Amino acid sequence: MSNPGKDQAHAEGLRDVLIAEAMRILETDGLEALSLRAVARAAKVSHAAPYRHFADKDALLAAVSARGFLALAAAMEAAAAGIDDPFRRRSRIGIAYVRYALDHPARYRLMFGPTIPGKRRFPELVEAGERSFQRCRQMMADVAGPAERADEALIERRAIAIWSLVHGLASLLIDDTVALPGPDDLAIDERISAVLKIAP
Amino acid sequence: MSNPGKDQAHAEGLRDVLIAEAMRILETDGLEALSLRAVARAAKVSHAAPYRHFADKDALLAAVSARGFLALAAAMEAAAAGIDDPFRRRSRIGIAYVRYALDHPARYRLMFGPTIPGKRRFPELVEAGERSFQRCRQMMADVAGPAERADEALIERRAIAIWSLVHGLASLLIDDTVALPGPDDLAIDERISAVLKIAP
DNA sequence: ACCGGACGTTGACAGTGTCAACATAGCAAG
DNA sequence: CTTGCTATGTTGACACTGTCAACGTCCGGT
Repeated sequence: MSNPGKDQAHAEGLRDVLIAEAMRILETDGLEALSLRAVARAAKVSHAAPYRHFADKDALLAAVSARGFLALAAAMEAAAAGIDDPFRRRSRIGIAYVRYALDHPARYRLMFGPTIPGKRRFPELVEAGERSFQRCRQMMADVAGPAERADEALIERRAIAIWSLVHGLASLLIDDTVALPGPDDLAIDERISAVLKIAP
Repeated sequence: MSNPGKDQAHAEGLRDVLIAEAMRILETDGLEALSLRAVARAAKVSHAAPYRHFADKDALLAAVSARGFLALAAAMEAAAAGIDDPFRRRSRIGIAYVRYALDHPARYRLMFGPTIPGKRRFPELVEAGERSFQRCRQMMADVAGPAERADEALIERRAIAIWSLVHGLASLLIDDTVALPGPDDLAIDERISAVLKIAP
């Protein structure tokens, strides 16, 4: 020991440092700036050091993506907290979802885009994604009538539909394919809501 | 002339050959195999030849993407042809849209994904995308009542909503984030329809 | 005391996007 | 016909990337 110059890298587990630096680069400079070597430089280790902790570049990206899904689930949960009416809750969650994408566009693109091929290979990522989707299913079950609630296939289809809607909107917005309509002085949440509430 | 060995490159305008080869590579080997040099090799020209016709790799990709949008608009148009009932037409168009994505996943990913940054820089691409969206607006105007039809903002929001739904579903499906529910022996179109018709 | 394994570094390799310098062919002007 | 310009294509280089093999180094268990 007695080596204080070893940076935080060795102190706090290089693996977590790499993930953290990758997320920082993602927020600051976007997806195209996120190279393995850039991450290594940011963590002040050599360019091949990440290979002791990740098999692949894809493995690192998958870890980042998984954290993104956990944060997304948390944001949805936070938006739902304290709201009793299930319809209001659904609305809040949808808005929070789109806002999350708008607030972290590069991260969201990584999570859903084609950057990581064969996402299925990474169990951590699959599980984190499943958690978000589970919250979505729950939300749709809550707004369903007591009779419908038993029909699992119906709830599943509705969950997919609402997720498609919300993900599609987020995706079109951050990839600059459409612009959010409505007067600029209106709060973003209101404008998101105006689009979402059309398909109930 | 009298030089028959010059391949089709010089004969039919290298620019179009490059775009065609790029689309072929995209269909066959996917997005990650689509490099500028691979396209040049496929067209049997040197690795820097594309720069006489495209400023950038992004410019080539934008041209490919634009063709993709035109083909998408054509597919939607074909699906609508001969259907008189506007609701049935909307349903057919939605199914055709998702099918297009499933049939050409790599192309679709390029069109909507983050691969081309700042799509707004390419007017050809913007215009081609706008044409697809225009068809979508038309479709929503057709199913609207006569009173609603005048409310442009309403139609716009509805068009965005339906596009979000359909694009979100397509996107989730081809990026392997969700699986299309329903029995396997049911035709794909039916299963797509079952999800889409939930949000009318 | 020794040794094995976990961790990190160095150096290399092929592949990529991009640019500058060079070649060439075809056409316009004199 | 000669001259020269422009459009197009080629060659060679540069920096950068993901990846791997070979090499250190240091710590914990036998």
